[in-house]
Amino acid sequence: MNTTNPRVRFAPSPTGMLHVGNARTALYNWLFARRAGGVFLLRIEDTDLERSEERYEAQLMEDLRWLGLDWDEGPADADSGEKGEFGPYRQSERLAIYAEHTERLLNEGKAYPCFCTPEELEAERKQAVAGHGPQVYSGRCRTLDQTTIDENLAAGKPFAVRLKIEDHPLRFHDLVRGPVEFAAETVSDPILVRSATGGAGGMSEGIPVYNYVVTVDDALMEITHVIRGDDHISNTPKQVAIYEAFGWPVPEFAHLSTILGADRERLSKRHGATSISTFREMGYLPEALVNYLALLGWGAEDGKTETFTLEELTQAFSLERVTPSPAIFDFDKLNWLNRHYLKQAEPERLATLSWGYFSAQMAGADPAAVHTWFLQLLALFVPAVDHLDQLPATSAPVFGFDAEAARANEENAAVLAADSARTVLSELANRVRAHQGRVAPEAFKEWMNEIKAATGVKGKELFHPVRIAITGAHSGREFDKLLPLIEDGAALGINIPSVRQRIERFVGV
RNA sequence: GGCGCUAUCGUCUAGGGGUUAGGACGUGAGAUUCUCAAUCUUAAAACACGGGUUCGAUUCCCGUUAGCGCUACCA
Repeated sequence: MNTTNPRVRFAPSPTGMLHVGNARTALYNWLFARRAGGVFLLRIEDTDLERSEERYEAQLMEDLRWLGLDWDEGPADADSGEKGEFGPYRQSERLAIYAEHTERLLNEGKAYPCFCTPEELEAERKQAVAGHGPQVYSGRCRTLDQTTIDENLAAGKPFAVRLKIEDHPLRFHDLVRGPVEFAAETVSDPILVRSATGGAGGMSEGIPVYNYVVTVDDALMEITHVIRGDDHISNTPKQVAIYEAFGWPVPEFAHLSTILGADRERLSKRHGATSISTFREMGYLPEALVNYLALLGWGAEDGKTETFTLEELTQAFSLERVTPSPAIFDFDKLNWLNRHYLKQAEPERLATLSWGYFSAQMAGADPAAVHTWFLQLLALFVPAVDHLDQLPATSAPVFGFDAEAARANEENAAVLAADSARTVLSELANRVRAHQGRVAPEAFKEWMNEIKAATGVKGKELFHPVRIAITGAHSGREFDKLLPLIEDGAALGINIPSVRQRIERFVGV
């Protein structure tokens, strides 16, 4: 095995959205390759013709690119031609290769045709369960004599191709878990190629199965380290047997633990966002997601560092430090990381990423004309969100003011019921009445000082009622930044009520 | 049922035969800002259980339990 120049692959099947679990597998593969100066390749596992869809394949590549995970070899798509010397990189385009290899195995007596029907196999399985024995294929067709085989073939009986499992333990080495061993009698002779029944089996007729093609491809593509989910551990002995049948070297394996939801069950849509594209739509930054995924099952050598750029990760990553135990996906920690990267993001980048969320509020506005103001808005509100799609809700008090709702709100009502609140608001109303035109932030600040002096009310008692009269809520962003934002926005022709209009509506000047 | 994988604070993890079992998220408290948030300080919080091995196990071994995976002519 070539350890100086490792080759690893990410081999998703295009049957759905790229899930965080798979994304983490892709990341670890990529990190391992980049760290070691090796090759990272992308292979599309579309042998499940029924479920594979082209749009998923395109989405997958887009998601990978968004995360910053580029591949050295892989299939052609809209953005680039096929890369690499080991193609094709789509399994559906490699059928002839598999057929050739199946022929070889059959000729060498390492595989055999199996004429058992699904019904027969099902009956065997039921019997095994009833007898508390392992559910393995009996090997009935393994010992068929040539005459019977020829007769069956001549009669046009459909058959699957099975591999003969040798009678010795199947071992492999796992970089995350150490040596793993399976007794031969616990591994059935696996199906390599599905039978062709003449239509009854649907589109998959005669198509080789996953365990077989994955092994052929990994060997032919000279993969040195197979890094994948731990749901493949039980498949690995079958694959090891296939390597052995062909006389190919067995690669190193690294099986990554499952990502679970808060209820300790496999993470699924039920737990909230799980697909990469959803996180993107919600306004998570790719660097936050990458950082979080890296931490989910791996830790820095110092045991302390939490934030890593992709660059830093490639320096620090090693498979030896990957933990074997399953990890629960923690949205709180992801949010913390996202806030961390949001703070560091360039304002212009944030503007580009956020603009789309405000299509309702900014309807009809000229993006160029409101750009500076929009940056101002983001500077004030981005620090208050976990992810960008929360921006419209968090900044809603800027864009509109509902005096009725403000008064009706229970918490507000409690604040407004205080004598001090009434005094403060009437003082405020007096000043608005006496003042002409726009309420300048400087003037407002002066008013607040005057009211404080005149009434003796200060702190919460002073600011909460005023805040309600202007924003409809007793808490929010700092007044000295919020007021100019509202006033500038009102002057810009976006549909934003001015400070004066708000106070007038609320106090009824 | 069979086989396999896993087991340190609520969560992600560091550590490792003798440690005050470390960090981070989250949570509580305090400071601060008009408030909330943010920030800073601080507190509470863990070696699943039972047997070995050993002078000594959270650490090594075995078992139990629990969780998860595979047990397909899915990937």
